[in-house]
Amino acid sequence: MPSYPCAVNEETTPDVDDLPEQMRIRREKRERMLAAGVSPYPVEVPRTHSLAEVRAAYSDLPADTATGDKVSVVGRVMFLRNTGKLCFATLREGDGTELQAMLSLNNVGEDALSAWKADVDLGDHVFVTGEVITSRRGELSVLADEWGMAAKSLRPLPVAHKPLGEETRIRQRYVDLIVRPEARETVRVRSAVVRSLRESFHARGFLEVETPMLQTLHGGASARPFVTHSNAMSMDLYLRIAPELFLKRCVVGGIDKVFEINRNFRNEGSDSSHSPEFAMLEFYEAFATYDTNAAMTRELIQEAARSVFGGEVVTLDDGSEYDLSGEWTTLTMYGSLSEALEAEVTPETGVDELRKHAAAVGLEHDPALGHGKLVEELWEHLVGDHLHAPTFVRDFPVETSPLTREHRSKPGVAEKWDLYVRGFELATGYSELVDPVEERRRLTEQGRRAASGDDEAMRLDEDFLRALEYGMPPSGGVGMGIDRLLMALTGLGIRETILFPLVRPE
RNA sequence: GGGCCGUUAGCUCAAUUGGUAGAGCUGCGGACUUUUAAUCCGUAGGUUCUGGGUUCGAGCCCCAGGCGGCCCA
Repeated sequence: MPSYPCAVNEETTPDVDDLPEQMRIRREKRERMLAAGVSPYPVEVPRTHSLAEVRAAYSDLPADTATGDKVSVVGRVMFLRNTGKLCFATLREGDGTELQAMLSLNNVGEDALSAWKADVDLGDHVFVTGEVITSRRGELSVLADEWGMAAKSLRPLPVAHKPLGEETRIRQRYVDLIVRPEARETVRVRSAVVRSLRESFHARGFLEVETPMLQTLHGGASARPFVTHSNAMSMDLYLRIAPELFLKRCVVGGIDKVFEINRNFRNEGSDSSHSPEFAMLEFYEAFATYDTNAAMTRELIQEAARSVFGGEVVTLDDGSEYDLSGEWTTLTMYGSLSEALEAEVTPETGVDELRKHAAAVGLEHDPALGHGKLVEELWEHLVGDHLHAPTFVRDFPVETSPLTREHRSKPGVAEKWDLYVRGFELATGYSELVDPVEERRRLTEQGRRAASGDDEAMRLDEDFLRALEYGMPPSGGVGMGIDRLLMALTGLGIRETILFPLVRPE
């Protein structure tokens, strides 16, 4: 093999002799076509109709019909049956529509037929020009006068009738999309859900904005950030963990109804419901409260279910039904925890007593946890993990909700709710804290925690406080994970709802 | 971070007690002008994830590592 000192990369130009037989043979077919003066990758191919258009135009032909109509169609070869003088191929196009091509010795001639048998593999894109007919078995087909390669595939497709391994599905989503209709359907559903959300917001007079992903200070949530570096500014930057503080700046500025659908990044592990990068919806509305925005959140989800699935009872991946219709259950955190413990727990309950409860129910916990965190962990353990039907849980401990307004009448709790669906947290909503002095006090406390090593604590954001000092109207805000909304509506794991989840390189 | 399980042909998977690494589909050659996961005949395809070790002999046992999954924190 000749040596090319600069340009050759072993990864991208493997020695052909070292390839598995099936890949070597496909490359040889490509070479053979080139040598014969035929491009395996033409810039343009004849195409008068999509496969779907042909199907639509000839939906009810009886078997063994010749229409006399000529079309040119293109598709990926998903099925091949070559016999001596008659070849069949099933072509498929992007939306999954399939149409059969037939090549008969009488119509295409001996050279074209033998070229077809020699050059075409499963997975190739080909075009066929010919008459629309139905086969003796009634299959709608194009009977070729001519055929040609549209794009040669150099890799064999996985076996069509065995499920692809999970790792390959994720690492090579393009293959998953080719062979598994459900993978394409998930993409379609996700797009439709996001579209429905946007339409619901537009119908209510909300404006969509895009706020910084690169931030000099991360805030708006409790999570570890990814750190990156700006060469031009000679400073480290954070990938955002939430858009909250910028969306509130919008509300201060008079964008009274505002939403953003975009990516957040959290420097944490991944599992069946977490991903380091995930799509998030946040919306803020002046003069809303955690009561009104809970109702709106329910409407957004129900509208998405209706527009995408045609109803508010959805069918999940495992075949079970999930009912999102009507009003949803509402609990309070302290009330439902007290009920589960069969003992009164209030914001005044001491840490020692909470620890006894934790020990009694077998919940291991960090001894450094304060009242708020302990209450939340007990609640998740005893109540949250067991919630199946859509449920709002309200009135969280104040100390773990630094951006939330204290309850108007109940001391020690915040006007905050979490929405649980099928046992996981789907969304959270607040009556927003807008008092700049109280906000500064809470963020200063968060800053102290950060300084003492809590790397999930929020940083003091002076510019955000300055914005609040100009006066933010009373407002409600909501955050909802888009990936999790897809999980809720379909029953899929998060790595199926995300097209290209982060994976370690092979 | 801890524990358990997995990693074998292009794909999906076998391989008994440590004793020649197999099947189906796919591929290649052949027959077939109505197939639909066709059928029939023939045939090819392996760094058993990587590196060490034990052994006459390792896919299998031991050690370290990679990647993945599940459970826990």
